[in-house]
Amino acid sequence: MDEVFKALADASRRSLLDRLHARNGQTLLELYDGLAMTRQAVTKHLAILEDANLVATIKHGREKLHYLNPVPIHQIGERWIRKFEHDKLVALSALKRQLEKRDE
Amino acid sequence: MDEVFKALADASRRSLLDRLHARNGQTLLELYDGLAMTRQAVTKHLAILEDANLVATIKHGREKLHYLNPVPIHQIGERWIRKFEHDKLVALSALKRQLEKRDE
DNA sequence: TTGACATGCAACCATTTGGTTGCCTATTAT
DNA sequence: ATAATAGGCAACCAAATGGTTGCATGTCAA
Repeated sequence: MDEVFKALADASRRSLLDRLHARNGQTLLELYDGLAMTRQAVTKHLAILEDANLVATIKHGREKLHYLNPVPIHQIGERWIRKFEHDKLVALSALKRQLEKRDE
Repeated sequence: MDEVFKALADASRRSLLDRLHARNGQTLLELYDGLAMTRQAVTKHLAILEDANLVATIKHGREKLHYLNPVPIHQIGERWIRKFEHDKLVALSALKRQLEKRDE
C-alpha cells in the first residue's frame, strides 16, 4: 500500500497511468513518445509502477507490453479515501464553528 | 493536486491524518505523543500537510490546534480514482484474455 | 547474416526528503 | 517575576529520488 502511494506521488508516473488508461497495452517506446525525458527515465518510472502492481507487463517478441492494473488504485479508494468520506459532509461548516468556538 | 499526492506518499503523514481522523483538533504535542521521531520532525510533516491543505490550524494561546480537511482527499477520490473505477470491473479477466491473445 | 530496432543494465549526478540537534520566542501558571 | 510549557527557526546530515549517459543484449527484417 505504501508502494502504491509512493508510486502515485510522481506526476510523470500518474501521466503514464493516464496514457495506459487511454490506451492499454502500449510498449515502452509508445509510452515514451512525446515525453520530455529519456527512455531510460521512463523505464525507471514503469519499473516503479510495476513494483507497485499498478502496471503488469508481458514480453511479446522484442517488445514489452504494458497493461494497467486498476486494482491497487481501487483499493486505495476503498480502504483509505472512503474512511475520510464521512468527515467531508460535516467538515467545512463544523470546522468553522469549532474554530470560532475554540477561539473565544 | 500534486502536493496532495506527495503529502500522502509518506506513511508518517498518513498516520498523522489517521490520528486527526480519530480525534480532531489536536495540538502538536498530542500528535507527537508516542511517535518514534522528534517533535521537529512532526512539525515538518504537519507543515507539509498544511501546505497541501490537508490540515488546517489555528493558534489558541500558546497551542496550535490541528484540524483535518478531508476535501483534498475527497477530490482525489473523485477526480482521480473514479477515473479508473470502470476499468476495474473488466480489468482482471480482460487482462488475462488480452495477454493470452497477444502472446499467440 | 548483418543491420536496425526495442529494451536492459550500470554508473554517475544533483536535488529533494526525512530526519536530527541546538537554540530562540511566546504564553501560561506559580 | 520567573519557571515551565508549547511551539518555531535554522543549520546540518544521510539516504532516497529522478534524471542522465554509455554500453550491452535480444529479436526481427532485408
